[in-house]
Amino acid sequence: MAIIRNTIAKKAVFEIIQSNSTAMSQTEIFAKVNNICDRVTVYRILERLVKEVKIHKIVNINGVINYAPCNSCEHEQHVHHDHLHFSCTTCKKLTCISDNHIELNIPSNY
Amino acid sequence: MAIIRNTIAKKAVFEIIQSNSTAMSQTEIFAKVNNICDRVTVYRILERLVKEVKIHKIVNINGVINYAPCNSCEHEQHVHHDHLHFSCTTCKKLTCISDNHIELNIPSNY
DNA sequence: TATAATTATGCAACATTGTTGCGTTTATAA
DNA sequence: TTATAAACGCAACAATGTTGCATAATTATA
Repeated sequence: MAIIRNTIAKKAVFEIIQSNSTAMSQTEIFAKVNNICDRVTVYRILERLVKEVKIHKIVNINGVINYAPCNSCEHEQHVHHDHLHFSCTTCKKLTCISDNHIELNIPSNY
Repeated sequence: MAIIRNTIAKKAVFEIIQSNSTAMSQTEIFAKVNNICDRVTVYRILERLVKEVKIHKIVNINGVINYAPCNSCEHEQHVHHDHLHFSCTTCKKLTCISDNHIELNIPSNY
């Protein structure tokens, strides 16, 4: 039964992610916190926010891990967790795409 | 007008990628070359093979860059370059999926 | 065949990104 | 206000990828 604390740094990180239109990497986020906290702390905060389902983790086209706010979670029903993201091939920015249901032929044995 | 050389190391790397059923990371490939060449050389070979369109680069669910053979290129028509890959959520392995055409609502301004 | 040109390699050093351990600080419940 | 667990900073490390430069290998050409 872990007690969740809402520290200054955590609030700042969450604010940054939420106020940005596209998903951000740890590096970008850290650049914006303006030395409120350590580099390691940002990693740990991101980890916690993901676990608390307040943000989610997306990998963009380069393999860089990005974080985006998890809007649907405010409704207390954790749907929409697997939706699509649009990744610009030049600027690499990630944008959420309205849900589409896609049918695929998944390889057997899975 | 660069002259393309087919060195022993390059052949070995290509062989490894082609003979594997799933896409492989640089680390996995390097582990298989058995010290035929340096770690850096593998990076450079992969870079060249991608440029020569003999293999392609895919990012898997963790953000790890993987390389897979580019089968369609043998037919001299570079289609099928954007097809889907199936990424196992547990073992992270990547497998090619038969082409599916998907329609998406791409964000405006792109 | 000998030599020049250029491609490919090895090695060392560096950069970036992410992780871990541990002692200290801070937030929260009582 | 105090005890306790959560969060933090710092240092050190690990993994992955990049760059510079001298050397080796291959190909062109004289």
